[in-house]
Amino acid sequence: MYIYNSLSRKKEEFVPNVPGKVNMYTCGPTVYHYAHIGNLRSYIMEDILEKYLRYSGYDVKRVMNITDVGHLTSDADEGEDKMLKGAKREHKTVMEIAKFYTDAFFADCAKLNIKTPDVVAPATSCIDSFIEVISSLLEKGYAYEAGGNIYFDTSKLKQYYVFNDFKEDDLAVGVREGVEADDNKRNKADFVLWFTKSKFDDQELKWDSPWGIGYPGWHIECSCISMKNLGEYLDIHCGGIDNAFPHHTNEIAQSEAYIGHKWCNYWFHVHHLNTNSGKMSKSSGEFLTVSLLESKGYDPLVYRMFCLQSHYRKSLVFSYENLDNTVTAYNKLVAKISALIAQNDESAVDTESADTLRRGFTDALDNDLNTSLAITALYDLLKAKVSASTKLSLIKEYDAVLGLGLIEAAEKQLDEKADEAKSDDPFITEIEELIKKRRDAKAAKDYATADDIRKYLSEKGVTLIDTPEGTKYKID
RNA sequence: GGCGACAUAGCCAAGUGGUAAGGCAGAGGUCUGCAAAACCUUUAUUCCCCGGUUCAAAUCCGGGUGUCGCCUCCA
Repeated sequence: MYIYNSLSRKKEEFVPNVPGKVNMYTCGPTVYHYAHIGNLRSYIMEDILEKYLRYSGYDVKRVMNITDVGHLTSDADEGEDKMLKGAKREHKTVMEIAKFYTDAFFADCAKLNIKTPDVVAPATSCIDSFIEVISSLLEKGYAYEAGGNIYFDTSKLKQYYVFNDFKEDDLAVGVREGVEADDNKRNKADFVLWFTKSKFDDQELKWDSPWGIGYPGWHIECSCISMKNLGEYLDIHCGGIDNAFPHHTNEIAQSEAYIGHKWCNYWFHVHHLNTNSGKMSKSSGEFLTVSLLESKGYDPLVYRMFCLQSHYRKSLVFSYENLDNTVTAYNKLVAKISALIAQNDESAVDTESADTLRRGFTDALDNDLNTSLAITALYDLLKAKVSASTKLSLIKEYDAVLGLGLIEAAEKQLDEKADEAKSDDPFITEIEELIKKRRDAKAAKDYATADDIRKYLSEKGVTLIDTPEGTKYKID
């Protein structure tokens, strides 16, 4: 398998540290609000990566952190802590808020068929290990104390800027509104490992440390949680592209300074979901969540398919028009699969043809996780001249990676039809009687009555479908 | 200002040197009393622009233009 590595800016053949095993780390959510569908795009694509690695036979261990230490200010909520602001907004304690949104995050993931990582670690559960790593960095001379805070000294590294060819002088400090230069720093790029003094006085979550009561910097949690659970050699680190600098750059700096050798071999960055006006964010524009999509009648798995139709290293523009496009495509796929299941083909799977067809799917994903082509492979499979049993067997296989719930949706569709047929619901009885009446009217060439019946049912959301085996109907 | 990614039909999108996949929408057809559904056919002389390399370029090189992202706490 080839994947694009942000470290080398090239597609590289994936070779894990230990043959057959993959250690994978993902930057998890900050739990002060619902995740928006842009956040979830990253998790969907990372989920595909994980599932494809497993499909390819790797033993994967994946770890994710939960950022529940509340010291993040957002662009819009200047000078006030995001978690605190959330707590005030909802009259809850900070930890209640964190718990609530952590649960909400995994509920959204479940709806999108995103597997929960093997280890999920809240930052607040790992304070001891943060302190241990920071102490070691101080001992080794990679960190210094200034103004009550502990900073990482980026000038001590041979190469600090790993993802970009930044020059320190070019960094524009305070580009973002509400961010001011910190005079305690020796170098522009230095970052805080531990705060005891900050502009946020009403910080609720604080811990004792050798440097005073305070709280950890933003970057240390990912390094520590990863190393604690996955050791000193990491295969793949995932995250959104916006985190490449400074977050991931700083993770590498502190982790490698601490362990004294290369830490992670492959960096997998997912590009953004944009709206017509640019990057989707929590503070501007319509706040698009899974629940919002559901309330508008969209199946979350349609959004998953929407993401899969594009490549993870391309920015993707969200619009309802494009999502509607995917709704149609998804429904057609499911209808085709229902038809396959309805054939009840119990013949043996044609393994030779299956091997050939499967190659189209694996070639696509082996090439830097080309999900768009993988979907095409699914269409090719449906069109292929092989038995229904062969098709269904492969669809099941593909969907273990794609996670579109295709078989389940198709079976559900068939079950619903069967239930309707058996139902003694008066509405169903009425429909069936009208269909009989219409059939008689058609036989008598009384098309006016036949069309009136169809129109009447159509207004009630029932679509009639004439087939050689008789008239069927669909309720919206 | 610096750094990076991307630019392919009405829309989404594949393609990484050999003559433009696939999906949605549209058009035509088969079927049908008419529809719907399904199925079949069809839709880019051309890949942001200008040069260059090559027998051959959407693909490689140089120069523009545009969009998006990052530059200390947004995935």
